[in-house]
Formats: sequence, structure tokens, C-alpha cells
Amino acid sequence: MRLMEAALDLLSERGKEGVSLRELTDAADANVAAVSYHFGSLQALLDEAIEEALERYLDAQQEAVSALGPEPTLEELAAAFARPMISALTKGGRDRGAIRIVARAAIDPPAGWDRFDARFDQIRADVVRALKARLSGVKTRDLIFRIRCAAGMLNWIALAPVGAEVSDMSEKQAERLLVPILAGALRGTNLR
Amino acid sequence: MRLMEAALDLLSERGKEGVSLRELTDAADANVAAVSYHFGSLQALLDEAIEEALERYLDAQQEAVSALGPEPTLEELAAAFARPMISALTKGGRDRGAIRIVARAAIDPPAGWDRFDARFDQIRADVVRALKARLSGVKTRDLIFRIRCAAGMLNWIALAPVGAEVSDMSEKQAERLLVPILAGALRGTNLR
DNA sequence: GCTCTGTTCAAGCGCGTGATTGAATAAGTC
DNA sequence: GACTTATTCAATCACGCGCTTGAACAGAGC
Repeated sequence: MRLMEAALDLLSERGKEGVSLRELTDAADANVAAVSYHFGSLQALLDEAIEEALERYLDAQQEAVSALGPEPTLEELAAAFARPMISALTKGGRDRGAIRIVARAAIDPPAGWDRFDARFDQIRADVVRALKARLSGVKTRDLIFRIRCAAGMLNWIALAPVGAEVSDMSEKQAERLLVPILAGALRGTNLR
Repeated sequence: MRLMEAALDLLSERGKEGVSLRELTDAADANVAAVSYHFGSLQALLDEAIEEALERYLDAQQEAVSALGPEPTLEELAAAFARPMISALTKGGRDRGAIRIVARAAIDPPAGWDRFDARFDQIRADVVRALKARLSGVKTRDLIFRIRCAAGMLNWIALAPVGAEVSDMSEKQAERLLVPILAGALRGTNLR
């Protein structure tokens, strides 16, 4: 569907408040009424696009994390956790666009996103389990917070100007740059 | 000025695209024409508010970093770097609002923000100098990237839901939680 | 009392927005 | 060919937007 593609493109550039019906239908080479006809409203189309982007991202991250061996190192864990983001950023195009939509939405989640809470919790639980083998002294609550900080850092890179640097690299280069930082954040410093 | 206060409040809640002239003047209990009269336009008022918030933040961060001793530990450095943000978040109210405005603006900097590039570079240079004493093997370019990642993580915490947790803590608690993560990110993992 | 200056106000302008409408067209189905 | 259904289209609606206008008001200086 051309409308959905145009919605994803515009959402990634301008955010969910910056997409007007006219420019969307112009970009999709469609009539304004087509949006109401197929999706009910502009908002419904945008919501659908955002949810689709999030679902794809969660699928990729969950798969990457569960593909890890039994006792991964911090770096292996961080690499798996970050791979979907790094891959999308360095690949560019629609993939990078979709990931930016998700990152934007994570700042103030749209209504109804508690629907995805269980998936977020599941992924974090998997990461926590792997982390505990390496960081035995840290409370679970703190580990979860560190994971959220690491995810936040990735989201920031997807959105902010600093991420342009990463987008220009190869996937390997970006991984070599980012994984030590993420792993360092997960490990922390105060308790050895 | 009531208009400026209302602008800061609304900007921190909705971002720079989400503030309408009507709701601003309603919140400030003023007439719509007052904005044009005193500031020229709505955009000019918002720009002024954002720049003021950024300047205050840069001042605080620069002061905190330059107040460090000659060879600070990674934790001391991270604590100084993060103090203005942590302080504003835990303090709440207008301080927290102002910091969120800055964080939002950092995602896609308004036109003319290259004006502040020198200040950002200055602060980063100070941090790099202190970092080099502790991380002798890392390239300057990579250190700068790590600093930007750490700053990004703080900005993310200021904006995203995960930050609510931090906002409810005391400044000391928040520092104990965040500083090890930031210091860990700055140190990285792959080269000891 | 009169005027000048700074400020506030209700009313309205032009414009872009999301959404709707009824006609026109295309594609099956018998 | 006739009827039904799905889709597209130009035209239009009401609304909220940023901004301007000219009148009204208040205070200071003379």
C-alpha cells in the first residue's frame, strides 16, 4: 500500500505531529479521501504504521537476544541487544526510518502502548537473566534500569545528530564503536 | 513575564511544535496580541525561551566540570557532568521543565544553534582532557563520541518514561544510580 | 484639561487542517 | 447489456491556526 509507505517515510522525518493529510497523499500520489476510505482517519493510519514499526523492531530484538548462547559475555549480550538498531541505522532507507519512528514513539508512548508492555518486559527479563551470570552483585531492579538506559542511548543515537556519524559506518564499524559503550554502561563501575 | 513562564511550561510538556498561540495566551491569562507586541511572533518567543534554557544548562554544566580537581576519577567526572541534569530532574517543576526543553531541542536543533557549537566543544574538550588521564589508550575521536553518548543517555532520561523513576528520587539517590552507568559507558569494556 | 506613550483588548483576516460528500469510474457477476 | 460492488476523485465543510487591526484604556508630563 502506497499510503502506508508514505506514512512511514513522513513519520520518520517529521514525527507523528508533523504529518499533514495533504503532504501524505501528495507523497503517495493519492486522493485525500483515500485515507478515510482505507484507514478511517489520518490518525488511524499513523497509529497503524507506528505499531507495525514497533512490532518489527521487537521481533528482531527478541530474536537476537534469544539466539545467544548459554552464558554470553557482556559484549556479546550488548551486541545482540543493539544489533537490530545498529543494523537498521547503517542500512539506512526505510529501515532507518522505521527505527526512528519507534524511537520517537518511545519518548511519549501513544495511547494503548501498554499493550506492548509484556513484550518489553519479556526481552528485559531475558537480558537480566544473562546479566546476572556476569554481574552477581547488582540488584535486579538496577539491572533493569541499566538495560533501559542502554536502550535509551540507542534510541538517542537513532534520533539525534550524533547518530549521523553511526549511520555512515558499516555495520561492523558501528558495532565496534557502540558495543563497548553499551557493555560498559551495563556493567557500571562502582562494584568492580 | 507571565508569557515567558507559560511558554517554558508548555514547551516542556508538548515540544516546540505543540504550542499554539491560543493555549499559550490562555495559560498566561493574556491576549493573543500581547505575544506579537512583546516578542514579535510566537516563534520568536519560543526561540527565546529555548535558548535561555539551553544557556542556563550550559553554564551549569561548564561550571560543574571546571570545578573538578586536577585528576578526577571516572565517577567524579561523570558526577560533575551529570549533576546539572540530575539536579534539575530531582528538583522538578520549572527546572525539570527547562531541562526537558533543552533535551528535546537537542534531537533536532533549531536553526541557528550552531551558535552554541563552541560551547559544546569547550565542555567536551574539558571532559576529554580529564578522561585521557584515566583512559590513555582511547582515541580522542572515540572519547568525544562516548561523551556524546553519555549526554544522550541523560537527555533520554529527561524525556522518556524511564526518567520518571529518577524524578521521584532524591538527588543523592539518583546520583548513586546514574553515575556508575555513565562512568561505565565512558570507560567502555574492550580495552581493560 | 489635554496630549503623548505604552499596553491591552475584541474582532476579524487569510490560510491550512482533517474530514465528508456525491458523482464518476472500474471491476466483477449474472 | 444490466446490476452490484469497490475505489477514486474534485469540491467543499467547519475549524483552529498565527497574526493584524483599530479602538479603548491608563498613566505621566505639561
